[in-house]
Amino acid sequence: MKKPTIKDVAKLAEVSFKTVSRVVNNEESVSEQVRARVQEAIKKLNYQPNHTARLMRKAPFSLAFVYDNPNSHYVIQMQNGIISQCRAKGFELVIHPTDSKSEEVGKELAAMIGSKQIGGVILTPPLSENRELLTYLLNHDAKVVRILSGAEAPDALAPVVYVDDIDAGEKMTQYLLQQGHQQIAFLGYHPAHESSKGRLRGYQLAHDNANISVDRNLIIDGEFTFESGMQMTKRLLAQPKLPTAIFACNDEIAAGAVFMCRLQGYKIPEDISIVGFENSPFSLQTWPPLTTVNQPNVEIAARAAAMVIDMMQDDKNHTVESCGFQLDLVLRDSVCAPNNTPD
Amino acid sequence: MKKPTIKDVAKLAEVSFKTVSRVVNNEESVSEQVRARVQEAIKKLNYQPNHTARLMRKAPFSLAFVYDNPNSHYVIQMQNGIISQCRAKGFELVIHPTDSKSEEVGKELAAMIGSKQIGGVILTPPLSENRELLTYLLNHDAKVVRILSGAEAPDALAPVVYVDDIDAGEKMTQYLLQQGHQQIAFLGYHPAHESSKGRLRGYQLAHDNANISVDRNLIIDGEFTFESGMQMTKRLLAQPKLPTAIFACNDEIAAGAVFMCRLQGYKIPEDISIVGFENSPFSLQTWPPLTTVNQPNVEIAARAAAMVIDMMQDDKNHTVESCGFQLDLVLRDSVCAPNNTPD
DNA sequence: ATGAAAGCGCTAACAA
DNA sequence: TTGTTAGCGCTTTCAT
Repeated sequence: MKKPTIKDVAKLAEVSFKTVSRVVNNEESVSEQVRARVQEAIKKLNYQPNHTARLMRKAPFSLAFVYDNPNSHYVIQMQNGIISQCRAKGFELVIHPTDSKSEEVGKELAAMIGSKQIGGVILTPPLSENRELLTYLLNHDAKVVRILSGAEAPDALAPVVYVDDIDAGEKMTQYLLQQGHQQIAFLGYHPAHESSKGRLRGYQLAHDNANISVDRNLIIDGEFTFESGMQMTKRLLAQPKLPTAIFACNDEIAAGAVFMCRLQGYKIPEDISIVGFENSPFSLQTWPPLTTVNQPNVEIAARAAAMVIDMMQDDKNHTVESCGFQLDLVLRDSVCAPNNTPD
Repeated sequence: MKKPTIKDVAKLAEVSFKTVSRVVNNEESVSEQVRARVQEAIKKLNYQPNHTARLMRKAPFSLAFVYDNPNSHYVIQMQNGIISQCRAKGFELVIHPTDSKSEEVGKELAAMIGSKQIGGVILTPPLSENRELLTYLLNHDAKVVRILSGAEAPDALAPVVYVDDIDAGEKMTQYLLQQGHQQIAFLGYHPAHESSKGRLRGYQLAHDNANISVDRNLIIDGEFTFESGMQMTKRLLAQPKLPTAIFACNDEIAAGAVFMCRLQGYKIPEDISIVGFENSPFSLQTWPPLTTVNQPNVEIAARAAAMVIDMMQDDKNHTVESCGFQLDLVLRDSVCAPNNTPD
């Protein structure tokens, strides 16, 4: 048997199909009697409005999550945050992993938005850092919300959800300093990774505030991976001056650092304190569990989703405000006061 | 300026809009001349067919990936596999995480399929194991492909992609046996986890084939997590008879096992060999890197996606064949021959 | 409060 | 090879 349409319902309820439409859309102007009758018919036929047909007349009902990030956990958390909003508001989520380095990203996204009637787009780093891409999308009438690392929105072109890595980096470093550490290594700086820049910036600020100079040799460049964490740590430990603490740019690096330190016979945290960043599962899959920074990705994504949906529903370009997230420390067992007297 | 429609193109190219439709759909019956003219107009206006309007007349163009699995890496890999097929064939992917234990899953999914005009559904465990859910969806005219653990398709209700955990478990155990291990612990059996059953089954088979009896105390129940891996190993090591090898049901458990063993002073693999399952990033984020079983999730998912798409495109219920995957061992450094003479 | 008519952008069926 | 006419299932006028 065929899927029932609005007309089948109308026939059964003995009203015009327009009235059924009104009931479905919760419009005021229907008498309680008729409404009840129609709803009964709907239930009886198990009628479900055809989403597609609706789309043709109304605003789009889906938004896209565009990303280029190898971190599964991050992507999943984002997805979940966005979906929570979509579900609540009846939207559909289309996911669109892409290659941020391709010349064609803009075209590709514009095509997707255009042909698939996608109402809004959420961009995460590094795509969200691409100014050119943004203006391109904006010129193609896309509603865009960016998730970005920073202490504030970089521009007013489109709303952004910014995550304050600087402040978080500062807080974490301050915490380490307060514990008595003076030789704090920084692992995982990467010029192409905005958030690593922010975290390093905070690291510097904390040192400045405490009037402690930073030893450049303690800042090691690398990737956001366990592997890289191990290697950076190896390099670090080979240097003459050992750090008493390590600030890793994310939990994977930190896990690698823990590993390498233990491999070389150092006790964590007695010999070296280690902290991560992100509060990902990795921070708990090592011993001792890592002190880290909580990055509420689900919330952040939900916020961004709520914003795009807002923009989509509002016809007028009633501007949606950018908003920011401050991050909190999660204190666990990978930090203690330094044992060694500084040499 | 408004989005151009098929009519705008028609006007510009000075043909009927039906002709434009023909060109867009690559139909034969259009002269080269006209076709060229139309294509030019399309380019000029940057016309993009309205996906929504098309959907109303043609078959649905999206499929849903339905899952209930906390393993980010697994989900992402699945997603990527499915997307690769979607992209290639112009389909849209809607992701739908859900609660497999809810009474309403069936209804929820049926509603999604019905109202959102979704053409096909890919189900992963444990949802794919729910026979009731399957028949419910089938009764609601959904095209379904299941991904399942097993040596063959359990039924012919709908095609399945089965992953042979039994065979893989057997191969891995056989490998351990060949290395000289006789006391092999099995970590992470869970009655609700079909694949753990299969792996244990393979473990048994290998022992049977080698005429070695399994010590029941070496089989420890638990979850597929690092945490649980640590705890199971703790329990295991507290027993009088120590194993010379550990077969962990997945890489996270194995990583936890490695950790706990080292914590208690055992060397890996010299004192205890440890193997995992899945070839996830976890298998490389431990030292030594884990010998494991490669589970080609991306491929598996792509296969499933290709199958649903096939079913969606074929009007006739030309039956799509189920298909299976055999898994291969990945030999790394967490295994060696046992040092200790058996006591 | 209800309904009839028009039409969203497209494709299918049927001409010409 | 091309164009015309319906009509998908719904919402939006505009009547009544």
